[in-house]
Amino acid sequence: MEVSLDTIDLQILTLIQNNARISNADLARELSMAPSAVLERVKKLEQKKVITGYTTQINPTAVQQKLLAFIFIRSSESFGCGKTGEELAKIPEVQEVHNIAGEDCYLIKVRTADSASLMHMMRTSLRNIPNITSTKTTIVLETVKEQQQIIIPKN
Amino acid sequence: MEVSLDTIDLQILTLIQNNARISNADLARELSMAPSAVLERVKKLEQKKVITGYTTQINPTAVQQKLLAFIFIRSSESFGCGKTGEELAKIPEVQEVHNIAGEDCYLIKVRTADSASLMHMMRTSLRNIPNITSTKTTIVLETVKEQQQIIIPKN
DNA sequence: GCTGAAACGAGCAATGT
DNA sequence: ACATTGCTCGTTTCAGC
Repeated sequence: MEVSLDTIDLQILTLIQNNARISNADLARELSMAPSAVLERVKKLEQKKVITGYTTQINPTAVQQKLLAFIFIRSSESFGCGKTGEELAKIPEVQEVHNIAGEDCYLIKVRTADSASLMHMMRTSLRNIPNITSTKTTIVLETVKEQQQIIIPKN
Repeated sequence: MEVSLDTIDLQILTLIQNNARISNADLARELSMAPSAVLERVKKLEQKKVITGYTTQINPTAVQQKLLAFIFIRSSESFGCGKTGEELAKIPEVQEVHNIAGEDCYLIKVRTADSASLMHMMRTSLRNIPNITSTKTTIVLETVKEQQQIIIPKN
């Protein structure tokens, strides 16, 4: 779907991206517009799927999710068939599934409580997915930065 | 900092994680509590840094950020010195910086408009960081899943 | 730490330009 | 596509338990 965003839309996205709980009234004040006009734009951005959701960032260690890992996965599935990727996406511990260029087929990002639960996930969820020929796991020792904010152009 | 979360806190986190814009009144209804009590808990979760922010998920292609890449970076810095990681974290296109186990030192996640702007970032921002000895770039062809939601325990 | 009340402000839809 | 209006409902503070 084609979307065209003007300067005001981009300003809204910039503000709302860094604080999803900003009130519509505050948004309107920042933009010097009537609240109703801003609300209309936000609703349209949601409809156009420019805004895909509002998420609360939670400290993983506070909820016992202390291990982060990236796993490269090779699959013997025919090129273009995304069946393996879809199966990987169903696993709750898997936050991201990317189809990548190069020898490996998929790169996934996984968050679990500890290394034991990572092993458990690999032995159960991954084992049941056909066509997976090999995996290469990279354990994260420390995360220096982790934000999902995107660079939004000025206009 | 040590934190202890009870069942109600975990319920709040589960609800608010998937919809950061949920009203305090709706939260209270779901939990069968008074709005003021829920507000008090949310404020404390923010203070305790269990909640670290509220983010709006934006479709990257709508704002011309069509390229996603992961880059493995080797550094000659002495072990435990995080200077390189801090420098990488300053680059706006870099969404994530992880210190990883194994031969490579860092894994970063980068989002740019296209391959040309990725090359430009590498030639400018990366070049200026001392101690980087090599980089290995993995281009994402297609993203099947990308969520930051964490698994929150039941109690 | 939760409830209930009360003041204040925001949400949201209708209407007009 | 934006501004104004007005009713409704949510937010937030405070007293009391």
